[in-house]
Amino acid sequence: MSASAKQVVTRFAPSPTGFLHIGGARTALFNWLFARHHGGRYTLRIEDTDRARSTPEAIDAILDGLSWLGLDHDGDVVYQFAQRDRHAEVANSLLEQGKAYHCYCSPEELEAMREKAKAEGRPIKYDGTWRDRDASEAPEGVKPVVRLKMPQDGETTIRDLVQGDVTVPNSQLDDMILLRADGTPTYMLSVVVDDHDMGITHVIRGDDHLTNAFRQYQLYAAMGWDIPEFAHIPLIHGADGAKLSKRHGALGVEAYRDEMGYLPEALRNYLLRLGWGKGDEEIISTEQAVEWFDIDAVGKAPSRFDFAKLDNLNGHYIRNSQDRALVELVAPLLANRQELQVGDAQKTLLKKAMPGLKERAKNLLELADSAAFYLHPRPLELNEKAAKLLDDEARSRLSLLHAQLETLQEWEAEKIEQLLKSFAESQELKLGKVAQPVRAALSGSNVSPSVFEVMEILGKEESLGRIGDQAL
RNA sequence: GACCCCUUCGUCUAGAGGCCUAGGACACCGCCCUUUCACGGCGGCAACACGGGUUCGAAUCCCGUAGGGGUCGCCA
Repeated sequence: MSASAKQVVTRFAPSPTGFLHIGGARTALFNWLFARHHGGRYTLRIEDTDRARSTPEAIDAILDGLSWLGLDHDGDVVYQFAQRDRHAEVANSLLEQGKAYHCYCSPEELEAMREKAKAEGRPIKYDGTWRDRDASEAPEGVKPVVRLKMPQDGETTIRDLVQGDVTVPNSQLDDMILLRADGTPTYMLSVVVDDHDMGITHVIRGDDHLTNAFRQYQLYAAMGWDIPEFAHIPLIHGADGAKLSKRHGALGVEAYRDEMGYLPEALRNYLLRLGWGKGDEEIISTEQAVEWFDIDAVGKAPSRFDFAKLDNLNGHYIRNSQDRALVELVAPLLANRQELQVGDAQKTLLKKAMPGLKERAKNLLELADSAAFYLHPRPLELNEKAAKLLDDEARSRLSLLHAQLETLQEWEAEKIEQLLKSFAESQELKLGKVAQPVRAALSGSNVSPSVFEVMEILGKEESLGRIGDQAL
């Protein structure tokens, strides 16, 4: 069934046992883009069948992360556990048709079975002990699981949109468990039933599910259902090439937002280019991504996560953000991290300062830190480099300059620049000898936007105050 | 161990037999701009894993080898 034959329906199906990690975010992005590109539907399903590990907090974190990334889903969120009766019904019909059977093996027996197979170098799988046994042989008081009867000969081929045709001998397939001893459905059963019931046409998910696809294929076949298109996208690895772990950045997307100060558009752009490309395009807007994205351009090899490139992209998007929007993002950081009061007056000041500030930051945290000096109360604390800049010579020069600045009528960056330049000339000094101590006095640091600009934004009174504080 | 997958600069990638003396981006190194730091501009370093084929011609096709990865739960 081709994509054009009927409306595309994709889904992102995270299990709420933790936060939305970066790999999941990319899977969601790809599903979203693919659906939007083809004018289809993108749905969200929470796979909460593991009752012991699923938490409401995790559900909230996932929903929050997705909405921050701007990946809006169509229709209501489907909660898998709510469909459990339907799942059991499918398993029971398979049982009636003789396509599934009860298995009375205990977990201990299964463990021993695996150990033995491993020791003998055979594939580690259920050996079919109960496949053809009669229920009358069932041990007393043991609640059975329901397993699917896999074909034992032949092979199964998955036509994967990313991986190509992948074939595996059926002898490798396990008679997988459909219903647990307590009657609850397993993931293997639930995904297939839900994907079918939701009319999912394209299953786009992590490569780690590829081997599951063979077994799931047999479940579709047993039910006589259409097989969806599969697209198993390669995993994201850490900088060292190993599977992404907490050490690397398999953090929740909220950490990228709150603890590292990334913009959602930067993360989206970065994730898009990880494993997918279109010619030499690097900066790609969401509109362009929707227009250009297709699954056939997704690469087959896993890619490494590179913070340096993400930082670069983030800097780009910060520079291109509206000043007003940046002020709103930075204000809470200033309040929390620097314990500064940020009211309307401060926001007005920050907005004026933002053009000079945003050129220099590669994340929101840096942006907030670099903006803080504008709001600091006098007298400013000097950092080490600033203190070094303000030696006695510099300080006495500052008082000369202070006197001249006081007479300046038009307090504009351009006029201030003229004054400083002629002042430096009259003192037979390079501009830097004058500007750097001024910078130190104004910002308490050796790094800041243009001192002329800073003075204009700070205003005459505050600027002279700060310079006066350091003058000898 | 078994099965499956992958392999172009340090990293992300372009590349679908001649357009490749392999292109772009990030990172790195120079230079320019400049009051600092950035931004920006210019330039540089740097890769087809290896070995065999096929072909007039291979990064592109085939086969091996090596390395890496994924899966093998009454988790999802």
